[in-house]
Amino acid sequence: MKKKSNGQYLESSRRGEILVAAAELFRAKGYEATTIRDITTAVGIASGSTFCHFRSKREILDAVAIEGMRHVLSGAEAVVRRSLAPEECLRVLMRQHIGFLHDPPARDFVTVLLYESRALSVAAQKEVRLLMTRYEEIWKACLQGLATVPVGPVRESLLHRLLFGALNWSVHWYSPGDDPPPEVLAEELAGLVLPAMRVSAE
Amino acid sequence: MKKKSNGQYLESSRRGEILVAAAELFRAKGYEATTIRDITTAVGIASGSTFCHFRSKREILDAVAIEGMRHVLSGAEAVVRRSLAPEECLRVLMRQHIGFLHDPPARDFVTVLLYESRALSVAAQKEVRLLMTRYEEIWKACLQGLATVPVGPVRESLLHRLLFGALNWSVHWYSPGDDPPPEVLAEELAGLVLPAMRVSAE
DNA sequence: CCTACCGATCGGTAGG
DNA sequence: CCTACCGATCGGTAGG
Repeated sequence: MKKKSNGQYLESSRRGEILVAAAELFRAKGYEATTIRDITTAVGIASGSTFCHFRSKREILDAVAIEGMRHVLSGAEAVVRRSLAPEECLRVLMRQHIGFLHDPPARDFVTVLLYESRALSVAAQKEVRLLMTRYEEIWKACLQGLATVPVGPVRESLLHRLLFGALNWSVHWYSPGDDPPPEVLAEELAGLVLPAMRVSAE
Repeated sequence: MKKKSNGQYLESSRRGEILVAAAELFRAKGYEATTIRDITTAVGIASGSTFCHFRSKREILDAVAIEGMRHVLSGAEAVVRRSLAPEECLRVLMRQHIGFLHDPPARDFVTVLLYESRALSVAAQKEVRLLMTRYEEIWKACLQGLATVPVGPVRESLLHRLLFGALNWSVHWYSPGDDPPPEVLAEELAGLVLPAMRVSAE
């Protein structure tokens, strides 16, 4: 479940309801193709009422993306606190990342964050990038711990980007019915990466 | 260079000029955020003149995406004709795929194809999917040839999707100045996949 | 291929 | 939070 930092569910406030409806629509139709009227119809209020809670349509997008990125980062930070062995850490991070992409309601926020970042305000882009860097650092540390010989900085920053890509692309093809469950997906990617790390360590 | 099937350059016809300008704008701003007037200003004609060549804005998008997918497929088919050894085949396919994503002017067409497919007409979606399947078959055959024991159908169709993701995601971060050249990118991903294939074959 | 134009719809506002 | 509304801009058309 998605929470705000104050511990209340997003759905419990009108502002939160708008965010949840907007995230779902932005994911399904795209930011530009979604109108204020689409969102307010879903929530059940008049279109003008949007601007009691947000100054502009873009401000809704900014809030959705930042909320999504905070959710992702706090999940990864919880993994770090468990102090897992590197292999287990990577598996858990991957498993969780797939969940961020596919489990509602978080997936709406995260998918919008990934695929509409171009439309964010400059300030929101900066904020998201800041949180994203912290998320990436967690992955990098995990991958460093995995190699028995140190991995060069170029190769390291390339590796986590390739992994992110492999996972993030799944939003374009993954269907929960036909495709293997998240655990299998994570295991498959782990099976690809772990042998390669062992080879590079020889 | 991008060619039409009749051998003429796209830029040599007014219709082609519109396609090239539209592809560049769709890639940079997104389909919905790009206006007919953006496109015609870039080409240097009046906005109404668009409809001498296309019935609607969507028809431009359809043409851009199909042109992009045809370019990708014909490139891969040329690789197949070279009858390379599986390892070399994979490296060449990856190297070429990165080129499709990053070398102008093809990258505009291909990126739009990847990230605006939601906005395509139903007919164009079908056409693109048909060509895409043929492209995927080429990758699958190459990957099958790579394994010394047969790879299961689930694992096989997962593997090529993970590879596509790793490559396609690069449009979100790759910068030709700062990041390693396409050859290194392809080599890095090959270094990830090839050891895993060997392990799975043991 | 251009000029001139149009109906629809958009994000956003004023006043209550 | 609603009603009533507006200026701007959009994709697309008619006629030449």
